Amino acid sequence: MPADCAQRRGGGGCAHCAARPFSVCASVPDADLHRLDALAETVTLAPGQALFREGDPATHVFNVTSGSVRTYRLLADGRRHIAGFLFAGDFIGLDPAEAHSLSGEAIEATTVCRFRKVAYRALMAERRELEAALLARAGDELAAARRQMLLLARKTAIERVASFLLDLPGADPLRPGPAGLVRLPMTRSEMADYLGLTLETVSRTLTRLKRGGLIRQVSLTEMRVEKPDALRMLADGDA
Amino acid sequence: MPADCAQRRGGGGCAHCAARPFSVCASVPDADLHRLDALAETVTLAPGQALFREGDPATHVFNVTSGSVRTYRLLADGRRHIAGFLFAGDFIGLDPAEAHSLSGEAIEATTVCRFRKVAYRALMAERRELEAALLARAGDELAAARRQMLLLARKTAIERVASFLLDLPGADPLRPGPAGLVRLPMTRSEMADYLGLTLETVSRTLTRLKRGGLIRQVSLTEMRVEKPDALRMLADGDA
DNA sequence: CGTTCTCTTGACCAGCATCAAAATTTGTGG
DNA sequence: CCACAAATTTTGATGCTGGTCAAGAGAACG
Repeated sequence: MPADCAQRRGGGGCAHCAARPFSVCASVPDADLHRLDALAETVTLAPGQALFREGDPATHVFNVTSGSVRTYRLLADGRRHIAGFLFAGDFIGLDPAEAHSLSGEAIEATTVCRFRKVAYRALMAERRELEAALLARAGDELAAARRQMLLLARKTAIERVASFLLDLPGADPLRPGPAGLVRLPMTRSEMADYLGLTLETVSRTLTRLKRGGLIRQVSLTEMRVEKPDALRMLADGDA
Repeated sequence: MPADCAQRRGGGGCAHCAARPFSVCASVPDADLHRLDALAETVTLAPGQALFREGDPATHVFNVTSGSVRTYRLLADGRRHIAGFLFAGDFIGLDPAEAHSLSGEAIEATTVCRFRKVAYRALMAERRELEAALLARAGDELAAARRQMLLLARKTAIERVASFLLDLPGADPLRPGPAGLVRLPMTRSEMADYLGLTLETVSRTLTRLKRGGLIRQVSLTEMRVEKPDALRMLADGDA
């Protein structure tokens, strides 16, 4: 990571962080925020820029504060699997392994908050609410991973795309923005590598959903969910 | 769960537990084993018997001590996804959710060690090595889930089956039994529901691996890995 | 305003699913 | 221990979903 992308911030950063309400940092009480502030570095990433690479020593943990990140692995012959998309409030670094097992890159202009792992661990040992919050995150992530495995193992293309649209922040009332409006900052190819499909199938499937009136394309990167209940049924295989 | 399947054990159970060396209990020092013993109940399960069902309140955590367990979810139309197979030493209960998101059933004659969740949490708060061990488990499980997602999203049938054979305990030198001998207590249909295939494809693929001399069928439920390196290449897509 | 990248759509194809039946194993009762 | 019934596995024939290959239509960017 280029040195010019990370800088120590001025005081009071965490107190004004837009992502705090829905991040693990919410577990740190306001009175102790200076402890976080002392450890936090802000990293600014341009579209496509790498945050870490598979195999790199995992010296930091991260919190996404704005924009979006993709994490992925490649097979030897170039097949790609995108493990996840991360948005404001999402935490990276639950895996205690010494080396990153995934690469992480910004999809669009993105800022993340970075902490040295050793310092963060020390803070965790002291502020046990933070540790509890991370354990809860780990549980959530495990549950999400199981839903994704079910999707990949047993759902059809249209069920996968429907599930994907509903999983993105946009339906989530905690997050900013109008409900039902889903932003898709990633390419069709990235959706495909996340859903175990090809980009052509993703494109055709989105067209099918539009034709069926379940969603409406607002712009290339924005979809409006017109029939949330029908989409949910599809996603859950209750069709 | 029938009451007659769970009984408080006699003294010294944990000290003689065959699964302890490769379970989270290993993090509890011998001197404190009586604390575990005081909380542990042994549950004996017949083949096919349920340990817990999706939706049940998750009042306990479990450690498999012998035999094997399958965890799974169903879609509305009956499609099944097996989330995982659990063997001696494996822990169930990392997910902090109030209700089980999966069903768990014994595949064969199985024993598990059961703890009330609240009591276990209390022990965790006190014995932080145990908490650390569980966090490490959560990390491992997350890493395993990511490997499985890569498998389901991007690997071919033969790569999936090769990966599966190598993931089963049998190659693991920590576990008992001759290395390279893989026991398959689950049916072809269960393997299929775990690997995102059909039972016919699993059967055909095993036949292919046998024909290629990569594995040898010792019995219906046992395979010997004849060419571990070639199988590993296949599994990793380095073919 | 042209170059490039992404998305959409079409034609064709392949890997795996489905349907079907035979072979093998397992379980049960006599 | 054997014979029969049930379940599982294997193998074969055929089909379909989604992949591959290809071309054209928008967007994005310099």
